[in-house]
Amino acid sequence: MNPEKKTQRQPTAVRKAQIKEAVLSIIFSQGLDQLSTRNLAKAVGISEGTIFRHYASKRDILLDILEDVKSGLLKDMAAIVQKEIPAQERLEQLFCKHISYLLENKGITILLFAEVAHLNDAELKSGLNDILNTQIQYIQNIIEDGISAGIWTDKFSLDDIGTLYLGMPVMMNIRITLSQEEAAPLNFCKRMLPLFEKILKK
Amino acid sequence: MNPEKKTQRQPTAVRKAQIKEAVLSIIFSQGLDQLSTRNLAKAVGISEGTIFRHYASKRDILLDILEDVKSGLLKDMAAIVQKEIPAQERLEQLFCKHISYLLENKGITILLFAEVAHLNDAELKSGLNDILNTQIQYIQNIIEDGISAGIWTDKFSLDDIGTLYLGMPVMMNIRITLSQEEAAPLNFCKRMLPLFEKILKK
DNA sequence: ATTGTTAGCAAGTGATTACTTACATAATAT
DNA sequence: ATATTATGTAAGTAATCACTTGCTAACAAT
Repeated sequence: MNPEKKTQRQPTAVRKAQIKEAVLSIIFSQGLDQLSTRNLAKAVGISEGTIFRHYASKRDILLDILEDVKSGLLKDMAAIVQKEIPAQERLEQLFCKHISYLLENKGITILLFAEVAHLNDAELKSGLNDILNTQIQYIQNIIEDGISAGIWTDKFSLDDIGTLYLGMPVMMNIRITLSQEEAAPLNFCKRMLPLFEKILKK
Repeated sequence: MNPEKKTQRQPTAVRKAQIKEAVLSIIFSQGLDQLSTRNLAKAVGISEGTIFRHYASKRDILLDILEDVKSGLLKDMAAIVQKEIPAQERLEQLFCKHISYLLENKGITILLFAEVAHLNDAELKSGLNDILNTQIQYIQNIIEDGISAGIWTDKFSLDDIGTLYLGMPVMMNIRITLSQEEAAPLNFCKRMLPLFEKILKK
């Protein structure tokens, strides 16, 4: 009658993926303080104890998600930076990839900022620092190329430009989290890019 | 020998101010998850029960801090918007006031973002939404004046410019929280302003 | 077939949380 | 002086947290 009543036994790789997905889903739709191991287990459809078969601690789950960002988003961004196309096109691809990744993984930014806020965990903190610095480094690489190619100005600090850049995806997340509208900023990347490019123009 | 050993009885207005100050201090220097009523009481130097003499709940303390932002920062910003000086000067004053307020109240931004992250409280959430929208409104007012005066371009959406603007203070806070360096961004306002103004130029 | 390993659950664990209760004393009003 | 109110504390409370324990059954290797 109900073939899905009993939990199916699954290999740890599958369960880990389910757990990480449930973490992001709970954070985005219910908020961080609903992310208890109890709720997490219920969302995956397993018992609380089973979570600890696959992860040694709740913290380990978050660290694993950070690794996914590094091997997912950051790898994609690195590939764009190294493309043999004009700096302007790379900038657009980089920014739009960045934005679409955040929209597809809506809990990620909140999770990262929660760690900024709680900040008592040195390893999580430095993991986040790595991610932000790597992203800034990628934009700076592209901008340096644009300056060398003579299309962009060199009168601003690359660090400040990086700060301004990162503010855009961060603000997008804050606003969709506050409004909880999923659909709105689909064209966010195309809308914001002209503003950012104007700063770079000679 | 030790005249400060026993806690002095204080009027509720004084205690409320001490409690709010301790909240921001704990958040900035120890992180959000150290903000328990136990730690809070210890920081103020009173017993845990006394906190609940002055505030009905922990949540009420946070709501009171939100009110302080409204009657402090937002009032100051409103006064700047209404000044009879060129839009360019008002923009600089508004932005630098915004930045210095955040540097003087270092726990504020983390507290606000924690609420974005936890977001299960409708009243806190809408209080934060009010603050962000008011700030965006103020910049938009100044920019509209600059456009009317013919010094700035009207080719970008005011909403998008507002998003870009707010990203700057937000990123500043993220970076000082991650690096925990207090001194660094004293000139943040003066450094970032030229980048932002370039977008507005005709 | 036997054995070892992996994935599962129910029912705990102690620690911590925000908050309450009962009672005491200081300040104020009458 | 006396009564009232405001501020204080110590010692609770029930609920929740991340995590553990003891046991079972599914699966894989030999």
